[in-house]
This record gives sequence, structure tokens and C-alpha cells, in this order.
Amino acid sequence: MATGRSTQHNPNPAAGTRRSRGRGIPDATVARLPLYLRALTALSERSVPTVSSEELAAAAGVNSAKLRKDFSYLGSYGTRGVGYDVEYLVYQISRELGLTQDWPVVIVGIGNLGHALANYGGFASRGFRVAALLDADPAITGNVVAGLPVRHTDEMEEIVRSERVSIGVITTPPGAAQQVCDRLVAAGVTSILNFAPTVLNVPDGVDVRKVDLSIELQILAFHEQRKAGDEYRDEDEGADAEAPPAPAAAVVSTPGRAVGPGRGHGHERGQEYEEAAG
Amino acid sequence: MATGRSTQHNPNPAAGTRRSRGRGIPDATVARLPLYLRALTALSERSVPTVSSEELAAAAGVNSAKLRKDFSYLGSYGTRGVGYDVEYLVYQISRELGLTQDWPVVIVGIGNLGHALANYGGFASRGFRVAALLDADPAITGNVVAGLPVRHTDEMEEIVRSERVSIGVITTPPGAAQQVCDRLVAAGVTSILNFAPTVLNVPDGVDVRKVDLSIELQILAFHEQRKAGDEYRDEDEGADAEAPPAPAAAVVSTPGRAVGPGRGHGHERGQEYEEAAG
DNA sequence: CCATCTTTGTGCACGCGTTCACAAAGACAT
DNA sequence: ATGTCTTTGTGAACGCGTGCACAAAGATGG
Ligand SMILES: NC(=O)c1ccc[n+]([C@@H]2O[C@H](COP(=O)([O-])OP(=O)(O)OC[C@H]3O[C@@H](n4cnc5c(N)ncnc54)[C@H](O)[C@@H]3O)[C@@H](O)[C@H]2O)c1
Ligand SMILES: NC(=O)c1ccc[n+]([C@@H]2O[C@H](COP(=O)([O-])OP(=O)(O)OC[C@H]3O[C@@H](n4cnc5c(N)ncnc54)[C@H](O)[C@@H]3O)[C@@H](O)[C@H]2O)c1
Repeated sequence: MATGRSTQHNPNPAAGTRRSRGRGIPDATVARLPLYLRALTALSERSVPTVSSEELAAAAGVNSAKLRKDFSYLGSYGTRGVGYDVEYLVYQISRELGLTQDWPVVIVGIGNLGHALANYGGFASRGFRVAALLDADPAITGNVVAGLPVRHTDEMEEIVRSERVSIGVITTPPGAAQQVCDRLVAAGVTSILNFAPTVLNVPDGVDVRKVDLSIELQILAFHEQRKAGDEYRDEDEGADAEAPPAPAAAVVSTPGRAVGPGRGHGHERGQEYEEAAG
Repeated sequence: MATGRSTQHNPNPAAGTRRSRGRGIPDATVARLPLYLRALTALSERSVPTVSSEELAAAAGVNSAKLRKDFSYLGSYGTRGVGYDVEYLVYQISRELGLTQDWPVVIVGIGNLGHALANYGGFASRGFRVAALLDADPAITGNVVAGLPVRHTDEMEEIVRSERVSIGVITTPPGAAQQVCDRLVAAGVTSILNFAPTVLNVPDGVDVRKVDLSIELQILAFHEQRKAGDEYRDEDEGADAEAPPAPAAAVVSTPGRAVGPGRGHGHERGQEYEEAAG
């Protein structure tokens, strides 16, 4: 299965200099802009006029130097000795993220999760508008969820086209995800947010981001185990001891290393972003 | 607000050499192990005995060299000229992630999202057991959701202690998240999965991972906007040109653009991981 | 106008993560 | 045994992201 080569990292040799110099906001920065925007919006609601990089960084949970560098990619919007103008920055970040325009979204698969997302108020708060709810089950279509009628997936192509939908959210069972994805893409969707635990295969030019609860929990479990194991971590674990159904040779013999109280890993990656070039 | 310094990056100068050499699986690798595990489980169910790094990498959506390097941190579990034994690898990764043991989890805030998570079957499939559902609303407590009674948050401490819960999932409104987090931590929880759009402040030794739908959509919007704008990207954009209501007003009209066949960027970070030292 | 104080913007160094490329290891056939 | 063929495991190079530290910019006061 999954013969196709997904996650095309595509070094894109042509874009060596990362967009000459003019634009080219680092991916890591783009991922943090929404965080800053949220903190700034809160300040704005409290009518705070300006904020220093130190304060804002604390509110967003990042290093102040990192925040300043992030903002430097957007331009010089701060005033030395004073800080940043909250309203102005809200506007600049919103514009950079494309939130000054309307983004119609379709949610496909109105089950448990689809229901929750449809009812989520945080959607509309940032220019994202639920254009339609879609499901393949005739028993569900026609129902009204969060004020919207659930339409049948037969209407997908028409809706995507007429509403100019470019973002699709997939909350179907994993087995249907790839198929739904293909249809969305064929209909014109170029960005997909996937909640199904599946690796989606998409053509160049289509962006996919995934949200996987199970993976998050497993990562937490890993660190949890380490924390617990650090106490008695001397007698090594049973990599060999509790010899599993050793299938073949599998030379192991883990060089026992006493992991002392040393802990503390830094920070880490959560998910990757995949895209492509036309 | 949020005066405290959250997201303590904690360079942890002591752990310079990253755990001497023995253990010390890179964070990026840990984040991918669940992905490999999922692909391997699928192969296992189809009774496939062995798999090459190339095949498995394709199924997991990663580069094969990366996959091999990732596995090399776990030990030498492959056989040159053949590949990896599926069953054996499933066991090794499960053990490394700590999935061979039971992880009781509590979900706090049984609203739209809490309901969906409680009903999610993918939970139990990997050793994660919902030990309890908690909510502060008396109108909700007592209800049975997904076969479990919703208990009042008053019982949080007792439940966490008696059930030995170390992982907590927060699905309360943002305003209550920090407070709930504090109580969970005080009760003994050391890993938190936060769905509320809030920066949580936790003491050292507690891991926090967040899932933020809004941020994901905003990142997609950014790339979507770029794709659309690339068509006319010659005349530079109006970072200054379309001078926004300078440091004062905000809200502005949208420079409408048609969505076309744009393309091209690399991949990027999704979320960060934060932890601490005991 | 000058001095001082605050805070931005960034040059620089460092470490992690990714990827290439290839030697070594082992399977398999003869 | 020996040779060939496949695939692993990893050394090394490179690029990105992070954070320190500081010069420059501008506010503020005298
Ligand atoms: N429920 C959760 O909390 C949760 C958490 C993490 C991930 N997920 C994932 O999200 C997805 C949805 O989960 P859920 O609990 O809502 O499942 P669900 O079964 O409640 O809902 C799935 C919905 O998709 C519809 N559907 C099935 N095939 C379809 C198709 N081809 N086209 C359109 N609609 C189709 C079904 O009719 C159903 O309404 C699953 O992949 C699940 O693994 C769910
Ligand atoms: N619904 C979604 O799809 C979605 C998506 C992304 C993020 N979120 C976030 O997830 C959270 C929950 O969303 P929701 O739609 O389920 O909201 P909701 O209002 O439906 O549910 C919140 C629940 O939390 C309970 N609660 C409130 N204060 C509490 C406290 N102090 N202790 C315990 N329980 C408490 C409420 O009684 C309610 O049952 C919010 O922070 C929201 O921003 C939701």
C-alpha cells in the first residue's frame, strides 16, 4: 500500500536563496505568528496601547530574542525604547497570515469530531467561515448541525467551486480519508487539515497539515516513561532481558548506560509541514 | 497577564552531550516513532513478515534515510539485504514509547470536544485508558458519556491519586485551562495534552503538548495566500505601499485576489515541545 | 542640544535535524 | 567457499532555528 512517495521534501533547488531576500518568512516563524496574534488580541481587548518584546514573549511563551527576530522578518514595526504598537502589530500579522480575507472551509465527516468542530466558535473568530458540512451517510445528511444543514458528499464539487473553498477539513474514518482527500483536491481544494490517522498523498501544490491525538499521547507517554524510569534506570531495561519474540538474530545487547538524574530534553518537533512545488 | 516565564527552553547546560551516548533518542525521532508504529501495525495485520526501509518510509511518508537513522537510535534491529522484521519492530517501538504498559488518562471539560474524545476509539487502541471524565458543571456531571459517568472536578485529586493518572487532557474553555492545569499538576499529573488555546504555565518536570486547531488553519491560510499571490508577485507587495492605518487603527479591506495554481515552499515546524527538569 | 536610559534589530556562534552517499553486513545462488 | 546482490547503518556535509550579546535608534529629561 501507499506506494506513492508522499511527503515530498522537495529541496526545490531553484529556491536556494529562499526567495531572493524580499519575502521568505521562515516556517518556524509562520507557525508562531498565530501565537503572537492571540496574545496581541488579548492585549488589544484590554486596550493596552504598546507592548515590549519581553512582555509579549512572556505572554506567548517564547524567548524574547526569538520574537524580535520573528517580527524582523515582517519589517521594522517596533519603536526602540518603547516597544510595539499593539493594534498596528495585530493588523500586520493578520495581513501576513492572510486573515484579512475570508476563508471558506468545508468539513467532511460529521461524526463525533466533525460535530465538535462545527460547533467550535473559534472558527469564525479569525476569518474562517464554515461554508458547508459534508457527510456520505444518508442518515446524517439533512440534519442541522450548528445551524448548518449537513449536505451529501455528492455536492462536494459543486460547493467547493461555487463557494470558492480552498481549505478542507477531513474528519472521516481513516479508511475514507485518502478518497475524500482526492475528491477535495480534484474539486479545487489546495489546503487540507487532516484529523484522520492516515498519511495523505497529495499532488504538488497542495498543503496538508495533520492533527493526530494518538501521536501526541504517545509522545507524552514516552517522556512519562522516561521520567518514571530514571529512578531505577541503572539495571537497564529488558531490551534483551525480557527477550521479545525475537524474530531473527537482532544482535542487541544494549550497552547499559546509567542514565542518572540527567533529564531535561530540550524542545522538539511536533509535526511537519508538507507541500510541493508546481 | 501571564507574567510567569512559560516555555522554559532550559538549555540545561549539564546535559550538553545529550546523555553521554547510550540512550538519548532525538526529539524529532520520538515524534516520528508513532508514525512508524502505525504503518507497521497495518503491515502486521496483513501478516507481512518483513519490510524494507524504503517501503516503510513510503508508508509513513518520510525519507528512507531518516527512517533508518531513527531506527539506529533504537539499536540494530534490521537485517541487511532483507529489511526489518515487522513484529519485532512493532514490539521494540511500542516498548520504547512506553506503550507496553497501561496509561490511565483523565479528560477535563466534557463539552463538544470532550465528548468527541471520550467517544474516540483510537484511545484505548494503544494502551491509553480513559480513567475518568471530569467537568465542573453540575448539569453535566452524572451524565454517562461513552459508557463512563462524568464526575465532578471535586473528585479530581482523589481520582488522579487512586488511579495513578499521570496524563491529563484539557478540553475546557480557555479561561479555565490554567486553573485546571494547576489542579491536575498539584494532584500528581505530569503530562498534559492541552486543547484550549492558552499558553499553559507549568512547573519543571511537567510536560505539555498542545493541539490548536486555529493555529493550524492560520498556517494553512498563510500558505494559501502565498500560493494565490505568487501570480502577481512581481510588483512586490504593499508592506508599505498599501500603508495600513499606521500605528492606530486596524481592520482593513482585503486586496482581493483570485486563487490560482500557485505553489512552492518547503516544510515546516508544527508545534514545540516543552518540558523541564525535576 | 546633550546625556542617559530603554528597547529594538541583528550579527554571530552553536547545535540539532536532514540528507547524501557509501562501506559493511548478510542473504542467496552456484 | 566464493561471488553477487540487496539493504542496512552511519560518517560527513549542509542548512535551519535558536539564543546571546551588543550596537544603534529613539524616547525622555534637563
Ligand atoms: N473523535 C475524536 O476525538 C477523534 C480524535 C482524534 C482523531 N479522530 C479521527 O477523526 C476521524 C473522525 O472521528 P469520529 O470520532 O468523528 O468518527 P465518527 O465515526 O463519529 O464520524 C465519522 C463520520 O464520517 C462519515 N463518513 C464516513 N465515510 C465518509 C466518506 N467517504 N465521505 C464523507 N463522510 C464519511 C461518517 O458517516 C461519520 O459521520 C477518525 O479518523 C478518527 O480516527 C477522532
Ligand atoms: N470544539 C472544538 O472543535 C474545538 C476545537 C479546537 C479547540 N477547542 C477548544 O477546546 C476547548 C473546549 O471546546 P468545546 O467546544 O468542547 O467547549 P464547550 O464549552 O462545549 O465545553 C467546555 C466544557 O468545559 C467545562 N468546564 C468549564 N470550566 C471548567 C472547569 N473549571 N473545570 C472543569 N470543566 C470545566 C464546561 O462545563 C463544558 O462542559 C475550548 O478551549 C476550545 O477553545 C475546541
